[in-house]
Amino acid sequence: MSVKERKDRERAARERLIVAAARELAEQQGWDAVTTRQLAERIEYSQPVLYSHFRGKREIIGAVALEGAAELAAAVRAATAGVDGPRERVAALARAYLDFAERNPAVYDAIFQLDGGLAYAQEDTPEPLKDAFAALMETLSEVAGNGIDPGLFTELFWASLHGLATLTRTGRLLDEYAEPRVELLVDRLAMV
Amino acid sequence: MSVKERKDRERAARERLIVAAARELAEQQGWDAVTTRQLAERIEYSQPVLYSHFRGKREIIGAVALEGAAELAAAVRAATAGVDGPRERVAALARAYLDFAERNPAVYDAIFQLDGGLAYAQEDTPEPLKDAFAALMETLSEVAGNGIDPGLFTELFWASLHGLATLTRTGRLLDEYAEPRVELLVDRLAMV
DNA sequence: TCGGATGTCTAGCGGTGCTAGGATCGATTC
DNA sequence: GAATCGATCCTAGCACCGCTAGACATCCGA
Repeated sequence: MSVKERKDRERAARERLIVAAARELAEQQGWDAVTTRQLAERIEYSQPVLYSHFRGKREIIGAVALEGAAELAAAVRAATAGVDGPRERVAALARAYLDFAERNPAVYDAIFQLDGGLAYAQEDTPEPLKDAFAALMETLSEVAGNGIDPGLFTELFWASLHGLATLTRTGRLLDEYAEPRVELLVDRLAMV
Repeated sequence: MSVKERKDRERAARERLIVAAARELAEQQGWDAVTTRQLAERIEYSQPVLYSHFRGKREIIGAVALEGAAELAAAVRAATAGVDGPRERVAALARAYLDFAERNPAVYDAIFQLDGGLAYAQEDTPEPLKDAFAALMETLSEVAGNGIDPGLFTELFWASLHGLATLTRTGRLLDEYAEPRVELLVDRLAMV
């Protein structure tokens, strides 16, 4: 059985290699440049190999999305962990979220813009996605306010962050307002 | 010169036909289905004709976006026109905006998600885009609050609406929270 | 050592956005 | 009214895309 185990290990390693290559290529040249041919060349295999790991390009995007969601959750938790006071925690969360989106635009797109064939807001939603939402809710439910469902509040706050992230990155908002926008968002939405 | 004028008229009519066909096809089957071949068949011309009107597919998307932005501005103004009280006006604006996004998903994407080769938040931003932002600001600047730049406030409110619109449509938010989300957004952001 | 399964590659399908070059049509001129 | 000439449009094709069938090699277990 040791042979099979070794092969499984090698397969898993190659799968990680594919996801890493897709992510790197997407961040470097955008998702349009992530073609099966480019990807195959980067991992030094032929294109059909990709299809022995994933059903198609969509699933590769989905894999990058799951990896990214886990990182986003970790980033949010790390940013809010040592912060005193609910208001400051929320502000730290907002900055960490927007910072992640800015530093990893392609990954952010994979999670929230592109079709990775993943289910959202359902029972069969993959764990990393649920956990990323949970990471937001941990800090945000403190400031939802009286009688407001924490899930509802988190959805709204998240949507605002998402709007800021996407509109900022596509150049649809003024750069100089970036920081005041976050301040205003936190001041108005969070009940401290 | 009458001949030239007639030809110009015919050209303009055909250009409108192309934009209308692109929009209709996008709403019916999504932007992926809007290929130059499909488009050419719908307008009953060959593909190269498209390129005598637009530099490429991107510019066709841009044309749909401009048309849509004008409609969005009109929809927002119409929805807020006869409403009494700033709070109710803002709520009407929010609902009108989200309603437009839901009813015209492909057009909304053309304006705010896809690359139509348009400039945003700059001097050379096309008039319809500036005007759509102006339409939002007309109602929103009333409730920006003391000492808050109306432009800044409008950007934030708009970003929140945009986040709600996009996340809702891609199934990333719970449907049953749709109305309370709007209520909460207006209650928290608008200073009445 | 050999048979067979497993894995990988080459080649190719139908599609995409876009363009070069020739044919055709129609307005203008004699 | 006929000829010319320019504008207009189409056919055909480029390089690329995601994806797959089938040949081939390679390595494992008997």
